Amino acid sequence: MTTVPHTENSEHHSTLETIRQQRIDQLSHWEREVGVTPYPYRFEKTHSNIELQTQFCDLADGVETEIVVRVAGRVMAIRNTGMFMDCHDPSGKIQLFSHKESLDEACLPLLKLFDLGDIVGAEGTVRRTPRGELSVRVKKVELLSKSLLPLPEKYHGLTDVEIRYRQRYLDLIMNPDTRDTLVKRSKIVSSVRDFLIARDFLEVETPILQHQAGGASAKPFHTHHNALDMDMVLRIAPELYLKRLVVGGLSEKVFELNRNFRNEGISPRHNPEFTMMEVYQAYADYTDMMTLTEELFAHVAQTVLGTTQVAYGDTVLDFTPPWPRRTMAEMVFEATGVDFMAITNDEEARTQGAALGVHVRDFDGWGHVLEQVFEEKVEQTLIQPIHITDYPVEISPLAKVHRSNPRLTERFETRVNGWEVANAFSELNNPLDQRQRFEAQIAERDAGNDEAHHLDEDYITALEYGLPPTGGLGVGIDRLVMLLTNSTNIRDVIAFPTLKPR
RNA sequence: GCGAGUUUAGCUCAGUCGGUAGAGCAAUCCCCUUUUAAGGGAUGGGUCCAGAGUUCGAGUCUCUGAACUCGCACCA
Repeated sequence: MTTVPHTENSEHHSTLETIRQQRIDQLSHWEREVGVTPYPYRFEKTHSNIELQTQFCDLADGVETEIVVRVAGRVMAIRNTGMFMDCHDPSGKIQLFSHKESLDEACLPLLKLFDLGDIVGAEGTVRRTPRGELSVRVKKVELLSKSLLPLPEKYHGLTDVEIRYRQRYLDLIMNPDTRDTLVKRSKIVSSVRDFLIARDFLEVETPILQHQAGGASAKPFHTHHNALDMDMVLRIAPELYLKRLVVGGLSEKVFELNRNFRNEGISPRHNPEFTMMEVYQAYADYTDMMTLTEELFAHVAQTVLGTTQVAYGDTVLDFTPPWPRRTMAEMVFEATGVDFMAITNDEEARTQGAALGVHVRDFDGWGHVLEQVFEEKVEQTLIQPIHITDYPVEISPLAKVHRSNPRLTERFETRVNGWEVANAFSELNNPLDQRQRFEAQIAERDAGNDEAHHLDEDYITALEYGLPPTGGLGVGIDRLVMLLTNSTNIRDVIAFPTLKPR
């Protein structure tokens, strides 16, 4: 839609192409008649726009200073044939006031040549207009980069969501909210990292290209290494590699901010590549991970937003620790009246699940049914932060059996706004048990569950050398950013979300 | 993958019953030197998402396809 068409043989130029050609033709004018290049190399900038606005916030209306500054940015509005230009940089706006009596004569012809979208640099003195607009009284102005293509309309801006995603640079130029969200994302990631490093966690990197996808239940993307003539997959989780590092004693506390790839559906809450943060802490269990989760979220919200009471849609999410901790079975019992802990065989579980109107597959055992009932009957009601604990063994092949009930594991998922935002366990470190769990996964795969885990022999070998008791936690960073930026679509928190080609 | 919706100028959007394609902003030219969605005047700009069909005639009706949006399914 916004692709620039070729010019040859087109008698009827589109508006876009006409404008582009006019501006290309104009480039030689800049060099011939104005004597400047439209794409110079450097500009010495003394202030960002926010620095000027802050430094001169007390300057009274109508006051002229003698203070010389040099500013630069994109022209977003032109009034009175260039006498007034709004110059935007990432920090904000400053008005350039180029009066013919104070502008260098050599610069005067430039005013008629500037277009909306051009990047300009200006030198002049700071003043505030009688109507209160902080401005630079321009003495010299120069073109720093010529914009050949017209910007979207100034008042309504760019609202077409498809163009906003496909041409994010245009979205960023036109929509301050987009910039705010992505800047907040960066600050959130930084504060996650700062929080963990301050607690002596070591940041590490593990393979994205793997031979076998492990650490989660998901379909991977497949790729191929040419020189080795070897099929590979992109990771669906870094979990098994991070625990190998704990086995090796690289550190008792490790974390990775990791991009994962899952070959599944796209939705407002799912992007095929997404960012997670996983941490592992030796000698800790899942209760320690609950506390860590609460402290992490509270720290991030406080750092980025200045509060742990976060407005999201029509509600306020309260991240102030501590958060409720409830078992999955008791939440299901409260919602449905069915006590799954009293159900002792798979067939009865399937019968009860079906009776509740829940989708049940033939190979689903007690644990799968309990989880399914939870997801269909309970999950969407959990708005405020809550830890759902004690997941069934059969759906938690990497989590340690619960110390007080062999059907359950020491695992929790944190729910906020109905979404899973964290998943954590007391990590299974018994290699004999781990082998049996993998074998149960293989049986599930044979029974038709194509997202069951594979057996990873080297991972079991690592466990056989001894993994200390360890707590592990994964946090969905994209969803965390959504919650803290009041975003309803994951694409709004990812600069370049996955799209089909046009 | 399924269902519903959207797609018209660079952008934001109108387009009635099937009868010559519209506005604002942006662009070009002119006027205007204290504006801030600057203002006034004039001008240019269209593969109506693509393809097929019905019709004397299709932006409009039918079918097929595409991209996007929302929902469902899928989703440790």
